[in-house]
Amino acid sequence: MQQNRSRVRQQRILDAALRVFSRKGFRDASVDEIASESGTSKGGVYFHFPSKDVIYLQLLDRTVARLRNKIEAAMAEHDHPIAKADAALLAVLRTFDKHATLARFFMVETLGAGRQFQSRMAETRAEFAGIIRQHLDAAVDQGIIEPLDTEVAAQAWFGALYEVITGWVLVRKPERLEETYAALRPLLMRSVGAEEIPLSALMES
Amino acid sequence: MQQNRSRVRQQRILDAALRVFSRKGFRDASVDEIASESGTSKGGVYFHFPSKDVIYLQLLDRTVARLRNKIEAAMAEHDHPIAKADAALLAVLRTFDKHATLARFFMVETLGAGRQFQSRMAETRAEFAGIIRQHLDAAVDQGIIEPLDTEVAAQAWFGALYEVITGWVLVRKPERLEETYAALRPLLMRSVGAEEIPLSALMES
Amino acid sequence: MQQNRSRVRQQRILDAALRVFSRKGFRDASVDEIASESGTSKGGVYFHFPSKDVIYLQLLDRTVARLRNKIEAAMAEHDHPIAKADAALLAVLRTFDKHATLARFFMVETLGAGRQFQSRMAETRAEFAGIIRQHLDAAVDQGIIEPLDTEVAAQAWFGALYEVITGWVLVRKPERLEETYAALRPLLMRSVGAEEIPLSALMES
Amino acid sequence: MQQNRSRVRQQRILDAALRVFSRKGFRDASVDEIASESGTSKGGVYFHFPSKDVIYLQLLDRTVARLRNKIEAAMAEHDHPIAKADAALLAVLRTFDKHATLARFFMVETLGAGRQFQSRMAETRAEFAGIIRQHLDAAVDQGIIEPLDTEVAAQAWFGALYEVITGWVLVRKPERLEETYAALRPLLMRSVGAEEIPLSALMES
DNA sequence: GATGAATGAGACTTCATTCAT
DNA sequence: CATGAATGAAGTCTCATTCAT
Repeated sequence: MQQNRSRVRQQRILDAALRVFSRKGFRDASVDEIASESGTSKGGVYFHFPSKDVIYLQLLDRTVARLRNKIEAAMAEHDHPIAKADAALLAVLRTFDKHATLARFFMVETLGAGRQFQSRMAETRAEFAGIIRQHLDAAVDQGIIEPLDTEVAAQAWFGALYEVITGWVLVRKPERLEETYAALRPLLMRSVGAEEIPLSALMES
Repeated sequence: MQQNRSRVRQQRILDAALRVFSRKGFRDASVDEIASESGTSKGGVYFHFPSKDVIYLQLLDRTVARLRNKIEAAMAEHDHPIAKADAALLAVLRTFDKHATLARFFMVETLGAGRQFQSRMAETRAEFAGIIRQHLDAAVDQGIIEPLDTEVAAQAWFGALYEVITGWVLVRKPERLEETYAALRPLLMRSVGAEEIPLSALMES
Repeated sequence: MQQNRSRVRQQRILDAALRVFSRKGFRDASVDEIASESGTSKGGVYFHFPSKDVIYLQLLDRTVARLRNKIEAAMAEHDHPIAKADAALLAVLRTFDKHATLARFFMVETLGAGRQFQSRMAETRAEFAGIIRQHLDAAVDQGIIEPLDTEVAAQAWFGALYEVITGWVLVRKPERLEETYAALRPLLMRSVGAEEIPLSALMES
Repeated sequence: MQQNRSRVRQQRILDAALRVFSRKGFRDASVDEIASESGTSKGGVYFHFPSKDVIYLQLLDRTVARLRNKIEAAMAEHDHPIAKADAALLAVLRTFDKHATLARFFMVETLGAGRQFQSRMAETRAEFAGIIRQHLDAAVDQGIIEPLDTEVAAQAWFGALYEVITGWVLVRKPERLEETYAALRPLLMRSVGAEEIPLSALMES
């Protein structure tokens, strides 16, 4: 029970930290602000977390995990690689659509947050690119697309998506991020030579 | 003479600032460090620039201008839109290859540098995406590629390139950025349905 | 308890600040000095006060309040306007006699402390002059003195007193400020045409 | 000739300094601002004056000398002590009326300008009070007023005048400082027991 | 003589972190 | 467990003064 209460507190702090980091960026966010936004005191924050850096890191982990879960859950509902890709793309767009705070935190603030997070961020990028690559490889193995440098392709896909989302965060156009799907999908598909697959074929999977 | 001396000093400070910002990021870079790295005193820096922000902004401007010049010079040597795209891509890769410092500054540090630079950064992204888009539009007009949402396509191209470069900055793999060209080129071309143009045809332009 | 501790600290800081400001003047007093003189750290000072300006302002307020209290307490013991004036004059002289630091702070340093305090200082002067005027008006109403421009008279009284005190602060002559009373009293009284009231008459009130 | 040109430059700098000090106070006025306001460069200022303090001091001297001259010239036109006092009072009011900048500099900024000017300021006050006292003594000698503590009286006169002028500088009421004369004069006169002298008698002197 | 670049000490302020209560 | 007071290092910026040109 005690442990439970403690975990709730931690969650509250992390939630508050996400908002504050998203609003101000890592350096300009103060622990004081996180404390008051989470309804605790500065001492309280330091009771649950050893440092501001660790809060940021845990937030990053949590964000990545959630995102990965969303993506994997979405992909699990399909068998065909292309359908999986489609589902993942939509899942990502919808998640950020719903959680603009998360988008800003993850897309805009993290890269420049400080040297101490950069290797972690590189890992994260590699992880997501790795997921993409893995499925591109599968598609190649299954003969669905022609062989290609899946490493660079995965990076490019990730980058294209990243940029579209970042642009949306910064400029807030179009109103809903999901609206970019219609243009993004064929672009990505064609880029790996998978444009000819009809949607109908995917629906059956 | 005075003016010249002053301009030389300013350049020296900007050069030093680029290195320091690239090493530490905006927030973690101290004016003291910029001063000593440029062989001046803190007061000297503030004699030439009114604030740290302004140094950063001028550096951003200078970087963007240089990059745009490189790109435009490279494109000017070709007529065919695809050849132009090719040349621009190579120019970008080679520039960052030679100036890893510039790459880190521009790719990694700027986005999260602080709220005060975000609108400028959004403009910058829009500017580069705009250049790409303009040429994609031309290609569509000339019947070289099928009509498509060039806005999103341009964003995606920019993002793909951005990500590949960022990955290289963070992980330093492959050793030379230019090596990614071989995989990146067909990917981008195919994404807009321009894969069938043979290189030989372009060489003649 | 916490609140109490905090208040004690604030008092200590204000007391130290009074001494430092009195010694050095606003601009030449450093927060560092205030901190060490109050047995705290610089951060401690800034925990309790948001800025050096605010410390100064609070000190000004506190000083004005104390002075006004002394004056009003002294006047409350008498009914006759002239006796009130007498009592107030003595109260002021004695207060500054006991607290030369206060005198220096209030008389010498504040006027030129900076543009940001000037309107407040003007209010303060107006406030004290207002008290004097109010009682001069009462004296006129009661037929004790002939009608006159009480606004200018009040200002002149305040100025005369101010100058005598300032001179004492700067030159420390005579040794005790109260010694000026004997000369000041008839001067002020005569200036408003009240010289003929014998002290014996006042003592009875 | 050369010397002349130099003196003109010095005057220009002093004039500019007066304006700047009057606007900003001693500490907030920068040598740069004085330089640009006087149409010179910082180096130029330092060629003519060894330090900012010295500029201030010379300005103080110049101001005091001018004021004293005005006063003495005004008094020289009369023989009767009371008439002299009258003339001096008017001269002071009119001078500051015409030169509000001078008034602000002399009345408001100097006292708190810094420890380094305080002894000089004390001398200055003593000097003016001394002039007043000297004439009060003469008036006593000539049997025009009853004996009294002329030292305190002179201080009080000076203070009363100082305060009225300061109030005018800070609040700018009444519009013209000279308007305070009508109320100030009888007040001062009565304070030393000289109220019964009719103006007509003075006019003849 | 004059200019403006350069210096460097020092100011205020912020804030992550620690700790007594 | 929680609070809020306290610390102290670090940061940006100012400016009187000096000095090379």
